[in-house]
Amino acid sequence: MPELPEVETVCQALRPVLEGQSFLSIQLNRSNLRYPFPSNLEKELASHPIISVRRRAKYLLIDFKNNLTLIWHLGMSGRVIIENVNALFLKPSPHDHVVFITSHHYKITYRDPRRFGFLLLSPTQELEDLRPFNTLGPEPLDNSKINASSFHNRIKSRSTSLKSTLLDQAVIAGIGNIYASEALWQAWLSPLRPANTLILNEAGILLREIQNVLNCAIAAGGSTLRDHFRPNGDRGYFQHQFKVYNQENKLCSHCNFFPILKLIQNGRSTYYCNHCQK
DNA sequence: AGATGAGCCTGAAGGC
DNA sequence: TGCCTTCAGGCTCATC
Repeated sequence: MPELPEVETVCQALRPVLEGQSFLSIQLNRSNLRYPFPSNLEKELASHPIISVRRRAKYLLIDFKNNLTLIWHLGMSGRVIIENVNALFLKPSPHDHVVFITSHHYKITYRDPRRFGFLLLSPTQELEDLRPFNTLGPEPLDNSKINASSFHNRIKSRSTSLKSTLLDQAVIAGIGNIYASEALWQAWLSPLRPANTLILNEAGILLREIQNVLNCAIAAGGSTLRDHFRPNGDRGYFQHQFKVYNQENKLCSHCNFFPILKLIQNGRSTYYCNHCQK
């Protein structure tokens, strides 16, 4: 499910709930998700104050005062639910794999039907040396980490398609299948075009449109196709603003003449307008 | 270097 | 209604 905007939405909801607090208990309802859960998770983290909740690419990072960081990836179908223990509103599910209870009586549930997500633990200082963090590209929304020129430099040696390039987390971090198609449409660039054919100006336009589409999606609480819900139970609503994703055969809303096409690149669906995107 | 396919899983949707 | 197939927001590994 979650690309950068959805993870950011979850991060922004968790931050005020968790920062300055601690976990009273961490209940694991199975032994693993994609990977086995860290051993002694509760022992390592319970009662230790949480310093910060942040996001890197599609990863949630929770830093504890004892110099450990909980790495939390939501996989394809992961969902975080925040409830006050005195006002529970969602029915429990067989896919509620982890339940955190905080020191001020909040219940944080991690629900993930497909179980592609995972929790890992790392010393905070060593995080940057750990895969995949040691190979991740820059954050697209951090202007101190990326600009038109540096983005152009990162893609100008790539002979593969623009769509594949945007999905490569080592080139730029956090973009997934939805927002790659949407950003390329907004920039009038074909997903099939080799990345190394972009001139500086075009790379700048693409970066600007990546930032626009991600910022709009964050403001809308992300996109809810089926699995993504905000931690308070609301849906995101950016899916109503999709210009190409899931819009196969509808008329392109720019030229209003040619239909949106769908093709498979690297095993993933790509949507685009063959007339407007060059 | 890049493309492709498989694998990790469940569940929704569509075809018959 | 029910069975079957296909597909889905991510990531990693093996192979060509």
